Amino acid sequence: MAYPAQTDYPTIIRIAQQLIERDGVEQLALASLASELGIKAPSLYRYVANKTALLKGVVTITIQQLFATYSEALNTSAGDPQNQMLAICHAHRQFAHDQPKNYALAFTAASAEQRADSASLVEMVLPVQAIMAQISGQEHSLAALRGMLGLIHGFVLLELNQQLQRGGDLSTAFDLAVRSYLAGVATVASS
Amino acid sequence: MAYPAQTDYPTIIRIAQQLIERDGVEQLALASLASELGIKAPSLYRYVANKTALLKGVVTITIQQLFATYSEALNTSAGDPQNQMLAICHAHRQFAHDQPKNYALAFTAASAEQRADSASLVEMVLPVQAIMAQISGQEHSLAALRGMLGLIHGFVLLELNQQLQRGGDLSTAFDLAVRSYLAGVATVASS
DNA sequence: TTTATAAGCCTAATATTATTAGTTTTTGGT
DNA sequence: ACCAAAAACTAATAATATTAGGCTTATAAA
Repeated sequence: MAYPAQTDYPTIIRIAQQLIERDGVEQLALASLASELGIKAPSLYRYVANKTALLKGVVTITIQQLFATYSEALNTSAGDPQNQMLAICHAHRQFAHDQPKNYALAFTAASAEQRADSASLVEMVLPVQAIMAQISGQEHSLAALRGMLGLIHGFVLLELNQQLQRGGDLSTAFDLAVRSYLAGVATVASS
Repeated sequence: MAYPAQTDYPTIIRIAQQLIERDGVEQLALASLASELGIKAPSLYRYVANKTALLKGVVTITIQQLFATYSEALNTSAGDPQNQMLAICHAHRQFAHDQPKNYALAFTAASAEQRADSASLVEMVLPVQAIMAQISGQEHSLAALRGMLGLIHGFVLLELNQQLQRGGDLSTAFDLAVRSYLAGVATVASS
C-alpha cells in the first residue's frame, strides 16, 4: 500500500463520542475533531461520507454500549423476573447519566438519519421482553415492554434536561415509579 | 411614529412554529422565515436577539399550547381522578402527535437555552399533581407524578422517533401502560 | 536499486447561513 | 414642506461543511 494512515474509522468515532460528551453535539466541528486526530477536516471524508454519517456512527456505538450494560445487568442480577427488570432499568438510567449527551443524541437527534435504527433496538430489548412476559403474561408483553421503556426513557430525559427541578430524591422517585409500573402491569394483565 | 412595521414578534414566532412543523427545525433558515414574512433576514434582529432566542420563543408558545390542552382536558373530563388523569395523558399524547416537531423541540432541543424552562412546566403540572395526590396519596404525589410524566413523555418520544416499530396498536399499548401505572401507584403507595 | 502507483493527506476554493455595520426609505408630527 | 426616527435594506464578516485538485510517501514490481 502507501502512506500509513494516521487514523481509522473506529478511532474517529471514539474521539467524536468523547468530544460530544465533553462539549455537546452542537460544538462538534469537523475541524476540531480532525485537529484532535492530528489531521485536517477534509481528510475525514476519506472515512465518513459526511457529518450526518459520522454522527450516526457515534449513535451506533452508543447503542452498542447500552446494549452491553443490558447484558451485564441480566447476567449479574438474581433470578426473580421483577429483580431482573429492576436491574435493567437502573442500568439503563445509570448509562444515561454516565453519557448524557450521547444518550440524548442516540435517541432524540433531530434528523432521523442520526438516530438509532430500530433493528438494533429490537435486538437489544428482546431479552427484556422475555422477562416482561414472566411479569405481564405473554399476551401483553409487548405493550407492557413499551410502557416500561417509555417510562425509563422519559424519566431519564426529563432528568437530564433539568425538567424535574422541584427537589426530592430522583433515584428514589425512579425506583418507586418503576416498581409501581411493574406492580400495575402484573395486576392489570391478570384482570 | 414612522414606517409601519411589516411584522411583529407574535407573528414571527407563529410563522416560525409553522415552518418548523412543516420542514423541521434544521431546515429553518432565517432567510426563509424572513421571506415568508415579506422582509429580509437582518430585519428579524429588530425583534429577536438571535436564532436561539427565536427558537426559545417558539418553545414557549408550544408549552403554552400544551398547557391549554391540559386545562381543556381537566375541564371536560369526569370527576373520577383516575379518569381525569387518563384524559390528561391522552391529551398530552394527542398534542405531541399534532405537532411532533415542535413537541420534540420544546422538550429535547440540544441546547438548554432552547428548551422549555422549568418554571412554566411546574405551573402546568401543579393541577395534575393535585389529581395524582388523590390516587397515590400526598406523600408520594411528586414522585408518582414524575413517573407518570416520564411514562407519557417517553412513550410519545419513542413513537415519534419511530422506535416502536414492531406492530400492534400503539394507542392501546399507551392506554394499557398508563392504566397499569396508575393501578400500581395506587397499590404501592398504600403499602 | 530504481520507479510507478496509489493511498492518504493537504491547501485552496465554494456554498450556506447567522450575524453585524452602515445606509436608505418611509411617514407622522411640526 | 421638512425633520426625526422607526424600520427596513444592502453589503460585509465569520463560521463551517463540503468539493476539487494536487502533493507526499511507502510499497511493490522491474
